[in-house]
Amino acid sequence: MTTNGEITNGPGLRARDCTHCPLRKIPAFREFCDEELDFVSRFKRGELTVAPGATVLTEGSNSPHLYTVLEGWGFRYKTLEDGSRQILNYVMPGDLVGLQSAVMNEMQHSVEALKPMTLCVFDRRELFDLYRSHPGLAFDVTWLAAREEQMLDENILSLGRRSARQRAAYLLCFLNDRRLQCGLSLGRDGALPLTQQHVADTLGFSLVHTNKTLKKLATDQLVKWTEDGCVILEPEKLADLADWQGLGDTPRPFI
Amino acid sequence: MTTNGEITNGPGLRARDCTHCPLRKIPAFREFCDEELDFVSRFKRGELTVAPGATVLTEGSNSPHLYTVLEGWGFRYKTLEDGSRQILNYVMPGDLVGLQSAVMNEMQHSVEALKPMTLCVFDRRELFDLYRSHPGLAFDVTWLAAREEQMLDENILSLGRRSARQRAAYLLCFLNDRRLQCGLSLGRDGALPLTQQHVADTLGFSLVHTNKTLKKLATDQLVKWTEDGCVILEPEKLADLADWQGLGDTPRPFI
DNA sequence: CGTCTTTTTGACCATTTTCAATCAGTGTGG
DNA sequence: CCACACTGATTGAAAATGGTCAAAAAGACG
Repeated sequence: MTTNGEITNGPGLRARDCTHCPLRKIPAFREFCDEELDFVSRFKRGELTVAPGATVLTEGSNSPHLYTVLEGWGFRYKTLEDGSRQILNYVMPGDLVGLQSAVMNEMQHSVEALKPMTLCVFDRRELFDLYRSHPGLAFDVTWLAAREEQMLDENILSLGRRSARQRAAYLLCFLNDRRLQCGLSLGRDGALPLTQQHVADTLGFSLVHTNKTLKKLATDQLVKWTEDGCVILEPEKLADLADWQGLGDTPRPFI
Repeated sequence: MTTNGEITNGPGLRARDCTHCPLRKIPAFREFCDEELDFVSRFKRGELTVAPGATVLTEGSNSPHLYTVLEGWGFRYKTLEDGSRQILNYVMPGDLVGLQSAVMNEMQHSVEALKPMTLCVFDRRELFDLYRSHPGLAFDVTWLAAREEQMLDENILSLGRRSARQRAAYLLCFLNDRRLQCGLSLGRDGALPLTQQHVADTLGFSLVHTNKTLKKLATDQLVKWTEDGCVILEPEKLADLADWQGLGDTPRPFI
């Protein structure tokens, strides 16, 4: 459950070249100029692969690395003394992981993989070089931080003001929209590979109450629960139910 | 209630020179080098003063400005279709306001003043110049964004996993610590000038339940409610109750 | 076939909301 | 000075929402 992944950068397991980065093909992401691409390639130290359920980063640690998600997905969470876990947000391809520890001193949350993840590894000590030599990329890092802030704001609105049904609806179509945007491959039927425990830990509800809420959404044919996780049947109706506007469609940067 | 403030930059109402910025005297803030100070001085367009209850920025708007809080305090919030309001976080001296609209396209939340506020006004179109010419300051902007993210994470943990009593305790000592750190002047007895409605809108509770929760904290001599707002009597006991570690003490940047 | 994880259900209890007043303090106009 | 309106704090009672406990069902897997 808590085994860390492995950084591959040997001659045999050569990390992918940024020129052929699969994210560059996805329309939602903005293009690099050649020079930037070149810099990021040199900035990249290797790749980290993490198995489902394994920890990418731990609260309280002081990682020397900064990551970008290349494949797979995971979640950020915090735990309270009594052991209860709160999921803060999910991370998907193109998202930065570990910016807090890179900019400030230490991680205040943990990150765990939901599906097999591949992350590009950067050395956090070189982040300042990036700021010095590539203001455009530095701006992009800030852009990503501002976007994360926006998502957290929306999550707080949800936790504070939406009913159980609305909250679940919001979460599911939010995740669905995000995974569509970043071209994330999912389970067989396009299911979000979550357990109801994950949903409960995100929404701030007990597992039992979460189950009853999801069951109602399933009875109303808005979602379906399969072995692979949650299948979204009616994204528009869910968005409507939750009073949610959807993600913006401005092309987003990534590093 | 929704009247905007006024930007003062005439010869009579000359905006303060950054050299004499009162924030520079506060130990929690990091020092500028001369050249940075010089740049920020030129970057600054003027000052905005806002009366309590007035709106600084509105959700959905596309402000041409980016601000730093110089004096006073306010809060960021979002509203749902049904009119319910969720306070996302509070802004105090040294905090950036409007970064989202400066970096992305439009504000996804509103900002309102709690006490008379003064904000330094910057032109958001020049933010990229800052990134180009002053990587150190650019890094500081990212630092501030990461710090906001950290605060939001903690707030989400609170909303999702803390009991009413813990949540209230957390909020009050969080605000108390922040105002001490940034040297914010408060009401007569050092009261946080909040109404219970503000607390309710932050914690995600109804006003009635918030009142009952706060009343119990008052009965236990942990806080006191006065005409000026909330006086914190036992910050340590509150932090203990909420299982909260306090703010870090690394010197923080500001622009 | 047993073991494990995850979903599902029912019964009962605790928390929180809503509704409906009341109370206390402030400020205003007469 | 007092009546009046207004804002914010306080209270009680009923109703709704969500949590806890305990157990069963349903798949997944070796």
